[in-house]
Amino acid sequence: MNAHVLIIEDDPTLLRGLKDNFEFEGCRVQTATDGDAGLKIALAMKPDLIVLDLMLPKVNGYEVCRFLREEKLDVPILMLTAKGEESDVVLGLKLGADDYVTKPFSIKELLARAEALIRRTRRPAERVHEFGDCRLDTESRTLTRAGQEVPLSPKEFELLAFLAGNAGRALSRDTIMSSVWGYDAMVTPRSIDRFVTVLRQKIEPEPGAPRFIKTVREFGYKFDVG
Amino acid sequence: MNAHVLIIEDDPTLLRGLKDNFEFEGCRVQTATDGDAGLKIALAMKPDLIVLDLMLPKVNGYEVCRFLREEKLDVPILMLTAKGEESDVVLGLKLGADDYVTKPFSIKELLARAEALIRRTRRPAERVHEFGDCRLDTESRTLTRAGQEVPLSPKEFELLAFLAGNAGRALSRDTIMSSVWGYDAMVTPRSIDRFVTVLRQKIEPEPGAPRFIKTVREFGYKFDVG
DNA sequence: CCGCGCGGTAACGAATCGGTAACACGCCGA
DNA sequence: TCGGCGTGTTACCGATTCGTTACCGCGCGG
Repeated sequence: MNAHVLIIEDDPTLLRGLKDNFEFEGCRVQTATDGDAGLKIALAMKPDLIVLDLMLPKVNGYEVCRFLREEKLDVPILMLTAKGEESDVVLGLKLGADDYVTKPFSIKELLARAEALIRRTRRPAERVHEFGDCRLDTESRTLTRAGQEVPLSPKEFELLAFLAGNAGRALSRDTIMSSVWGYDAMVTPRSIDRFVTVLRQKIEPEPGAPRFIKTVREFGYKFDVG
Repeated sequence: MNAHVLIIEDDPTLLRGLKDNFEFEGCRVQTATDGDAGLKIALAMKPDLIVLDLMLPKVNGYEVCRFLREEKLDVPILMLTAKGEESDVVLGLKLGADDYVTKPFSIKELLARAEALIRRTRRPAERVHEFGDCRLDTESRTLTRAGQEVPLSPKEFELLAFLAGNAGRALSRDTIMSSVWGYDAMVTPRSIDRFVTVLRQKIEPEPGAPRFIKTVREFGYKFDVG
């Protein structure tokens, strides 16, 4: 994942477990055991993601959340809530959290959600991708080719945006699957292929010999520029 | 994998199976059938990985886990949990386990996770490998030679990446086989030779007198830098 | 110097994977 | 309720890739 993560959690053993896991995923990890310290680090370091426990000494999770948003710190926040009480979650989301996981949680799920959050906000995500005579505008969610608008279904758009947004990198089917379909999607990976076929017909000069969406055999796809 | 693994498991048949598999992967394996003995071995031998069943006689897995962490023994722990209950998992993680597998598990998955844990404690894999006028980028999965892209088939890429990633070490055919083809591959080791031939023709200035992929007679191959 | 064993290599048949079209399903609005 | 759209599944085909085999040459030991 290769991101900078701040974990604010007062239970030292759980903190330790989380830290290990994020580091295992290739993240740089900083930790705080109370809300006050967490806030300071957050403001100073501007991490790519904050994992935030709700129940914290000194300043609780809600406060941290609200304060960060008031400071216009645009960092994705993943909340850890003890009980699955809707009210907690709703309040947290209102205060600016981006996602939440309820204890007891599966570490896999937590990491998956964390990764999704990071990826979503990582780069200022180019608003517009241009390639060949195409232009993909992620704001208006439209694709134009030679000035003509080409209609895209929601999934088609998501997939194309994801590919174009990660141009140059080979993306495994797994990665694509969890990023575009969601980490818990129960879908044949072959579905990706179908959408790729459709996209190629919409953007490639010669769909049979693709110039942009390249196949990486036994692996996935890669969006190539030039 | 070539690591030192301690397996703590009371079911003798499962233990036996695990031992065989890890040994097949090239690991040195020690075993214990209860928590008490396991702890002693762990502290005395400091293995590279501990595979730990939760349900154990005398001292259960949680205790082992906690005790090891209290002793500041920084060995990755892979838990085997009988029930897929998340609460168990979370508790385990709190106590310092690094990953878990729920029974019934696929031996392949377990080995993969084990390998990942072991690798983590070593060094992170380089993203690009440069040698001669070649450049292997593991992110875009491409090989370029003198600026020109050289197409690689999936296996060719995996093999080259593995060799380059373990530059300087002589790698046995067995090691290569299980790392690139998978531990359960039913393939003649001679297949490796064929791929080496192909790779040499793609990366060597003089394939007949290889400079990078050296043959280690009666053993395997070695990737040499400079 | 000779023979054996191991690795290099080419060729072939088989398996696999991705492209694609046809079909099925569910949702939604008319 | 019906029909269209979006989405996911399946099956088939062709291209690629893989694994095996066979043969050759080299190096090493006797």
